[in-house]
Amino acid sequence: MSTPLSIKIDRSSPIPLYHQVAQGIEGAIRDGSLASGTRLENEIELAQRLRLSRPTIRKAMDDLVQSGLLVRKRGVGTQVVSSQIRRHLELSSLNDDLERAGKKPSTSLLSFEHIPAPTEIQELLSLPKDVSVYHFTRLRSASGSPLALMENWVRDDIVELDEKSLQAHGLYELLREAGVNFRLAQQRIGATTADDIQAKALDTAAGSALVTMQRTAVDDTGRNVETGAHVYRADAYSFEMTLVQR
Amino acid sequence: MSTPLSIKIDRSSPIPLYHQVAQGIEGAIRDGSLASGTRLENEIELAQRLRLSRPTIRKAMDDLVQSGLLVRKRGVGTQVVSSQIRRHLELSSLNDDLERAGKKPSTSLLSFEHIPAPTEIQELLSLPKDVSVYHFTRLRSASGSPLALMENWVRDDIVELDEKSLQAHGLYELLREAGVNFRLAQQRIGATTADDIQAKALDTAAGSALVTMQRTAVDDTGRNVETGAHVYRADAYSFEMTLVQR
DNA sequence: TTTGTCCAATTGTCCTGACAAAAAATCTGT
DNA sequence: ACAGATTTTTTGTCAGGACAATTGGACAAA
Repeated sequence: MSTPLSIKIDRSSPIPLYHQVAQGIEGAIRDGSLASGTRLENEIELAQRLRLSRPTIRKAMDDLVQSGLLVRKRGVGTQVVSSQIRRHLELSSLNDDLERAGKKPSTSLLSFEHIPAPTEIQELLSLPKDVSVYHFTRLRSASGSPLALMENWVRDDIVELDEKSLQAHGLYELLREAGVNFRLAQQRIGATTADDIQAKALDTAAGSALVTMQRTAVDDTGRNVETGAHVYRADAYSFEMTLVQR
Repeated sequence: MSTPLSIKIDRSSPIPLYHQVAQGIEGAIRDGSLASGTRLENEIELAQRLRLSRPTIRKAMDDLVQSGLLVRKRGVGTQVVSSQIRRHLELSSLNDDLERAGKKPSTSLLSFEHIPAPTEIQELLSLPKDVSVYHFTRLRSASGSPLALMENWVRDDIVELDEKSLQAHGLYELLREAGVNFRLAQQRIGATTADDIQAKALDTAAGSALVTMQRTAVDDTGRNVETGAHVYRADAYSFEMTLVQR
């Protein structure tokens, strides 16, 4: 049942060929021209048709298998699994998420200080002794209603932060602009009930459910750049993800 | 700074060479002989020393980069990021998790029925009209104290379930034994507060915080095998994961 | 009808080789 | 001593080929 699948390859483009292929296939899946369950052309045929080598095709498919869009089976072929995969829970900020979702995020800075790292934070960030941290709390709202209360610590030897920029921009945005390339993050999601202070800030009742999230983010040089503890109104936010068996 | 790194390769083993390499490196990282931040031998040298080709080495390293153990940088080399990565939030059951953690999970079956699928479930599982489902709720305890309340729906055309086997075994265990190969799952994590029934079952106070999780699992043939809604005592459970930037 | 065997299709693994691109280290001219 | 250019090191991308392993179907035998 091999579907034709027309993909344009631009050999003069700086973006790698395998990635062009992956994008092409992903696009076809997302816009519905490759329905869930469809079997793809086999690798060799596709390679010949696009005038690419089989390893290149395989690399493209590998990536899509990783992200859960395709399933391969030896002796059988490659199938589209689902067209409704939410992209793997990414290393993104709440700000990014909201903007993508078309909401209008706004932030108010509740506190800001530049202090020597408390021992707990020093350990979490594996800080050298002479490095201090920025410590601040922010309230993030979407379309006017409060959504999250965020407390963060950021080491001060990477970027200079001040009240003004934090009001206007997302933290991850600022860090990326400063040349930080995030590589991975350790994250823990749980639940709690709102205490009086949290309830007031989030405009909800004391005792209402909150989603908690702690995260420590690492950049490409291995430094722990940032750690934070966030709470979200449970009625307004939840974490979605797609798990892929490897 | 290339560390020697001794890895044994067994060419007669059925396990792929690249995987042997990956296991070797991962082992060295986890047992501390490759400390965080260490730079590895470069690919070509390692390939020559192990008498393997560079693509094989690269494939091994790719996998480790994916799981967040290594970071590569063109012109620089490959570094160990962290030795304390929790393996990527896996497609595992609570039962598996607890057994790995050395707890003694026990399950009590609170209800069990074999019914035509409600339309909502029928949609979630993309069921054909003639397929019914098993619907059951279980209470999972660890080391004696109640931990999670789990409600599940399983299509009935894959495996035959009954009360006895669900008492004795984990759901995923049963499904895997029936030949189901899970490939991916869509998951949503949030929070809520305990109502009277939940509180009683979980031996906690009404209004206390609970972590909620909904999951739909897909097997390698693209079938949605199972969907469920679980709640966990927030003081006893949270979700940990490592996010990797790709 | 059932069981077993073989064959074709397809992905999985592994190899060799080549050049490109980025980063770091080194050299050179001032 | 410094700035800029050059070289070296290292990973990234791509090609082509070979054989192995698994699956599913067709066919033959019981």
